[in-house]
Amino acid sequence: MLCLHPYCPLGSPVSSWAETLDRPELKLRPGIEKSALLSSLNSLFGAPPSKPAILQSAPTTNAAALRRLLRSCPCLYNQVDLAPSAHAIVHLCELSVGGRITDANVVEAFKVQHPKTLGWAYPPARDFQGMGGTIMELLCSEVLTSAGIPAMELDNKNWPVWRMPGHILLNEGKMNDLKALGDILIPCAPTNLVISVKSEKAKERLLYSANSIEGIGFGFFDTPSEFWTKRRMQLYKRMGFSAIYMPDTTLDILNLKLDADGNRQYAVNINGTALYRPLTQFCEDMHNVVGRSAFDL
DNA sequence: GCGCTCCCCTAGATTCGGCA
DNA sequence: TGCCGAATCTAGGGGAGCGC
Repeated sequence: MLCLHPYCPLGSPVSSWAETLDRPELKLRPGIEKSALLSSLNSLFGAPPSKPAILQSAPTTNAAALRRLLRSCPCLYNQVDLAPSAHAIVHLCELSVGGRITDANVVEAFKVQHPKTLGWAYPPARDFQGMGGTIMELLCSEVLTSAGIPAMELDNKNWPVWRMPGHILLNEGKMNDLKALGDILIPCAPTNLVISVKSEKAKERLLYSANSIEGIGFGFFDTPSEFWTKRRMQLYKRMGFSAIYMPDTTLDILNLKLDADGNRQYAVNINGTALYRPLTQFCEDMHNVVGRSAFDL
């Protein structure tokens, strides 16, 4: 995730706060306000994130400018006395795992921000106040981006600018109207794939999130019993799921139970391939189908 | 006890009108 | 034109309850 904090531990395309404030996405008017903000940033935030977090006051009282600054510099949530955004949580997870989030380390990244573990290298200054689901969606989006399938940009009317390979976040911009269908859209033929992202519990929400459109489940599921009944597998397929990705530990227990009960034959999707798969296989599978045939999933 | 469904609460996102 | 704040809408998490 791009961070314009000049002291971001993962590296930054800018070397000073002056360069950060010159970036067009900050939309700052030249003049007194910009000068004051630069002065404040240089005096209060002239160092990298730290552990424990530092609780400085916000560098500006202009809420809109502050919002854009924090969005562009998520490292600041380690240094400003404000509740972090979901984007910031994902970036701080990146800092904790020491690099970009991939399908190989996304479970580790998930655990970093989990309330029971909290393995921050650079903790947020305040607790996250929002919905955990947004963090899960952004973790999945980061995995795709790291695999060369980035999120599509929004145009000035908030519609996604289609490009391939790429993915669309269904909770941003005008596509938010379609959020009921899922969380992330992967362009595919003959029908697009819709990813439904969940945290640790699938419950009935995952089941009914597919809406009979070809769907993919992506989650940090920790309860294999939610997946191992014959009826549940039949329902997942009937609702349109082609694959459900989960942590290795959960999948191992699930597969042992399926074998013990003689139910392996039900854990196969409409294409004749595995319905349940490890998260570490996610990127390879998405590469195989993005912009191509969903029948190869 | 297990599997499943329903419901409430919370908080983010969006919209809209007023204002500088 | 851009910003701000209030109102409204919406989805997800968590837990309660039901049937077997």
